[in-house]
Amino acid sequence: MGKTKNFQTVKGMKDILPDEQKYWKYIYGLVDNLAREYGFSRIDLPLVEDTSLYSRSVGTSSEIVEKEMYSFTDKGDSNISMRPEFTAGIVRSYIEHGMLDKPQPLKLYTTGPCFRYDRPQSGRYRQFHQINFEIIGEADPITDAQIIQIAFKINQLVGLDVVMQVNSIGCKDCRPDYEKVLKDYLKKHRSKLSEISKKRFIKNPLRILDSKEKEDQEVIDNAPQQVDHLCDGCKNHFIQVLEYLDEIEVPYALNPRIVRGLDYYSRTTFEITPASDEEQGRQSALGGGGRYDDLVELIGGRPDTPAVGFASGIERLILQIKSKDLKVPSDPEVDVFLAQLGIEARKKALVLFEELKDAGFNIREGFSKKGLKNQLELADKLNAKLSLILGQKEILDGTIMVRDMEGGIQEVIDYKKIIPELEKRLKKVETIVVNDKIKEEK
RNA sequence: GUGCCUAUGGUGUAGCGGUAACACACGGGUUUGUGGUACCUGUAUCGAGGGUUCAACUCCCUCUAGGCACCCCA
Repeated sequence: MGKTKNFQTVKGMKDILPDEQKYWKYIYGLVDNLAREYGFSRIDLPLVEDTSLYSRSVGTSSEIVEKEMYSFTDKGDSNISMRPEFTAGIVRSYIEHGMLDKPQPLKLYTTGPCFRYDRPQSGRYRQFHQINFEIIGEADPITDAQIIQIAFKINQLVGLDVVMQVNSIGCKDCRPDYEKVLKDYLKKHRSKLSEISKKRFIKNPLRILDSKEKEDQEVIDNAPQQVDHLCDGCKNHFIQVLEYLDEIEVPYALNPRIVRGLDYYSRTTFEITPASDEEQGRQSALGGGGRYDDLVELIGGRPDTPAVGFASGIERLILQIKSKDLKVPSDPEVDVFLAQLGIEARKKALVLFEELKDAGFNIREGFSKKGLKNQLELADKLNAKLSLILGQKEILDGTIMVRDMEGGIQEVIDYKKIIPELEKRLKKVETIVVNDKIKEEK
């Protein structure tokens, strides 16, 4: 006997097993609902794009493009990459299909897998799933507020206590001024910075604000803040965003350290973090986003096409749901289990199954099983409320046996009256279940 | 990319230098008509390779895989 290779998921990839599906179904359902309520249309994009789309938008200095992309050359010598995020693709699609001739702003959303070649750990996979909302073609701060609101709502609806960390990083007019002020400040305190931050100083000093190195904290805390160096336009914009957020009661905290790792952001930036203190500090961002007024032009669209958006990580959302022991709706309970005995009964059961399914019962069967014992065992495992038993005897008599799985009481009824009988019995059971509170699942 | 930890049947664990135990799950049967609450039974070359030893699952090394934290981000 030769030894065969044991296959397993590729590093950083995860199977979403049947037991996990309820979380995904729940979240997708909730997102679709929100999208409909707030007027977002779904868009689905290819998993791959031109590599240059990402290097131009996300930015070559960002970690994502620098070392985390799944890039390869295809057989036609095109350089393509698995999408590491959605925004660039959505904007590409917006431009490619001339969506600017649609009523603006255009509200789009999508969900699906993204890929980043990173070292996996808790809540971080190489293939992970994002929820993504974008509003393109509107600069008004009320759209920022609405995007932040929806990002918040997703978390609120699943029962998570989150705070939106918001900031403004200015625009291409006022950011250079701030960067200069910041650089001057950092230069003075350079000796106190961590090694990593010293490197960041050369590449992208803004990111030092995002540093979690212990040595850096003091310097960061006393650093000049972007919000104090915004131009009038950016300042007004930011103030209005905050006012709108107050109005719709979205809990937020001003956080000058939210600078984001993608290059295309301008003005508003935000991250979603759990409200409790212990979870605040570390890599617990449930999502993030912001305004990107220059991106459309940057990748070849019409100049001055403003936009805002956010992305949320589904795996992290589910991780939170589980750690907080929050309930998600589970699959509908099994109403009826259909057991059969003998060749004739089998054939008849096949037909009966169709009828009952069409009548709307949630029904399971034991067609492939032989003994009644095995079938009732299955019925028990499936948690069926009732079992129907159809055997040789019942067929001859034109009857069928109904067994209440909870009490174990069974009764022979007229075969023709199955549907009304089942309805009657299930209704009784249902009221008990309702009073007995909704069944929870882990 | 850096650091630490782990590796025994499907799952969760036990074990000792002398060739593996338990629970659950799953499959089959005891009864060709009765489950949750009987009984029997099946399923592991102890991650891979090498070394120490009379002897290794148990000690050492290498590799591989997984996990966690950092970095970064979702």
